[in-house]
Amino acid sequence: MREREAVALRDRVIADTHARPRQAFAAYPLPKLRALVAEALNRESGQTGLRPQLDFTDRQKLGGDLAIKVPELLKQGGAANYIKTHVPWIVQALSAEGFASIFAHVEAKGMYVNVRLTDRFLLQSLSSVLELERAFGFSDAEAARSVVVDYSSPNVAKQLHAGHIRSTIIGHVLCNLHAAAGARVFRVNHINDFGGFGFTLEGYRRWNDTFTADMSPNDKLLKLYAIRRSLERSAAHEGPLHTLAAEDKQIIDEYLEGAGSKDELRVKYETFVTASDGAFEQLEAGDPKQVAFWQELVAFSVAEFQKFYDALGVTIDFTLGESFYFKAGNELVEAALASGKAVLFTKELGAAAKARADQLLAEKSKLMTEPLHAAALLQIEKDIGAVVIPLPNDERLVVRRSDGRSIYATRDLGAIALRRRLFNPTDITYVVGQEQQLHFERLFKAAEVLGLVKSGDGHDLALEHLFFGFYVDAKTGKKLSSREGASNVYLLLQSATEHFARKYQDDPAWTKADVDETAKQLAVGSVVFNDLKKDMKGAVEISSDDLSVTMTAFEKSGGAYVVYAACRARSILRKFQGELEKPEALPDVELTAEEVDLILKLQQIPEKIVDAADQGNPSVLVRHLLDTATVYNSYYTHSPVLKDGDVRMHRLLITAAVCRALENALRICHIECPQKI
RNA sequence: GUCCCCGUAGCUCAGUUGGAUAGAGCGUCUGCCUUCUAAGCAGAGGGUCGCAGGUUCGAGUCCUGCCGGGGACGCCA
Repeated sequence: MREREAVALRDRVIADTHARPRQAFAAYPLPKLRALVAEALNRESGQTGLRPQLDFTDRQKLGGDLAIKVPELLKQGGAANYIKTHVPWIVQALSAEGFASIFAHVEAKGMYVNVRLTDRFLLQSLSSVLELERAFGFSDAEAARSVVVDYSSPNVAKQLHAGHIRSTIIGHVLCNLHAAAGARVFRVNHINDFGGFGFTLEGYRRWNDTFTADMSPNDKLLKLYAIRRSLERSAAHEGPLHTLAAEDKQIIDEYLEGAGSKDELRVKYETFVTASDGAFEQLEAGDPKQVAFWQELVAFSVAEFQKFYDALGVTIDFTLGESFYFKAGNELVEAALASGKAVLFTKELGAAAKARADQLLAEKSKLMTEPLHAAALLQIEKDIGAVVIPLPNDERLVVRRSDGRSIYATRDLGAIALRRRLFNPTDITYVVGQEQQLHFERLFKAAEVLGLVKSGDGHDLALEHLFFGFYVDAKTGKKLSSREGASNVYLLLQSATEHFARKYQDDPAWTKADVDETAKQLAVGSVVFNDLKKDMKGAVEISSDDLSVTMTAFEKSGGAYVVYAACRARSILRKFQGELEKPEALPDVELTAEEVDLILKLQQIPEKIVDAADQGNPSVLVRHLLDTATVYNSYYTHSPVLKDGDVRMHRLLITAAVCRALENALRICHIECPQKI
């Protein structure tokens, strides 16, 4: 993608944002209630800074729906004092006339003021769900934010590995959450189409002719990568040639003809590396032949990634490779060199850094122990000759190799600068595995040093690395290797689809098209759900040899459970076929504890969406949906909805609200509800 | 060695940012399909919140130190 296209797409994304349905967050029933309570307590106490806390409680267990306390007052004089001097007037204030239509009962219990909501308030709140329809859950809470989310980010000419898959799912849903919360969202796929590419260019030139005709372009790229890694291993191998692994030996015979000894191998390998570096230099310099060739190779890989995105149904608006940013990165380095913020790390600077390390060691500083000192010296030695940005704490970030070429840090800095210019964001969030924490920590510090972002409280752009745990092998608990990762998830999607299809294919009530559609929705849904339901920092287990183990894990994960609840609600409404009445037209009846619980669960959804977006943690919403489904599944078995009686329409309205709320929220989580399951 | 993540029921995880008697799902056991889809419902059992100190009226939650599991520590990305 070129800059001009990116600008046009950006403008389209902004226009789409403005066209989105959006409900004022403060107009939802619960935020409105919180504001009312806060206002009343501040007025009563003559203060302004009180932010009363409203916690949901179990009516059957504690007698109320909400427990209210005021942390600010509680901290002032401790619990005993709070109960004696504050609780009584809080009870008074909340029992006032103005709250009569909202609170049916106000009662002090220890440090809490427990309130029970009126049935009228609860029933009326259903209209926020029913009238907003597809817009329920959406709000303007983050309207002032403009968020760039960097996710998926695969490497061209390599397999999509497990980390990219989690990044893709989590990043995509995080974008949905921010969008639902009212932010401008720019979905960016930062593909690595530059680093290590010299090998690919040179390898393709050398060995393309030796590949068989049935290999797809992408197969060839993967093969080149395999050859390169194998040669790398062989060249670094300590013993003589015949002690190499058979597959590495075979690669040498096939691709480095005449390398009969270890020394010959090293020479030939070095020649290959030098030629590769040369090819990369030409590419960086903009050599038209190399650039055209490179573009062709990148296109092969990107087409392959697209297959995976299609299978998952995920969209990423801006596919911008490192190549898009590298000029900006180089310009940044030049400017930094001119201003002195970046320096050529000379022998003299190295000696000075060593002296500081020695001094810290002599002072027995906690920051510099014996092994740390040794590592620091080694690193100083390595960095001599490169261009670095000095960071606080005697750290350095290398931004240009000693041979003058850029590295990923250069391009990542360029990316920040360019994204600022292009998107003017308030946040850039990187959804990348935890193994890159150190890199991002240093990158963000360097961005501050360069003045790309303002540091401290007045910061104008929040850079955040949102990391997640790995897919790990269910048996060993170890990180899945790159090769296993992608093929596993492909297989998993495929076998999950077959698994779900098997449940319906023999049923005459199902057409083939219905079976396929439903099976795919359930398969994608369960993979996604399994990834999202836990806090993302933990590892997700996957079984590498027995997919049925992983499949059952998905069955148990609860995705189907939530979808089932929504389907049942929809099915009941289908059967009803009549007109729903308005909540205000319903006669007064006493709501059951389950109904109260359920209605309050629905009303929390808009807040949970905002919380999940703000915390960068989709599981906040997913778990709430699981809770909601639990209550509804229990509800319709105990309270037959379509049974004739006074409460039939009440139950129908609750069912309609559940259906709508779950569908909307699940869609934000990238889970579609089939018509029936 | 240094830094980061994790440690809560047999297993997988919550625990609303320091507050009520620590909660779910799965698994186990026991019931429920002439009544809107049993991918469901009801019930039982299951706990030294890794260990040891500390702060606090109050700690699973905050601080310090240990123990165990995983990860990072490249002029790769």
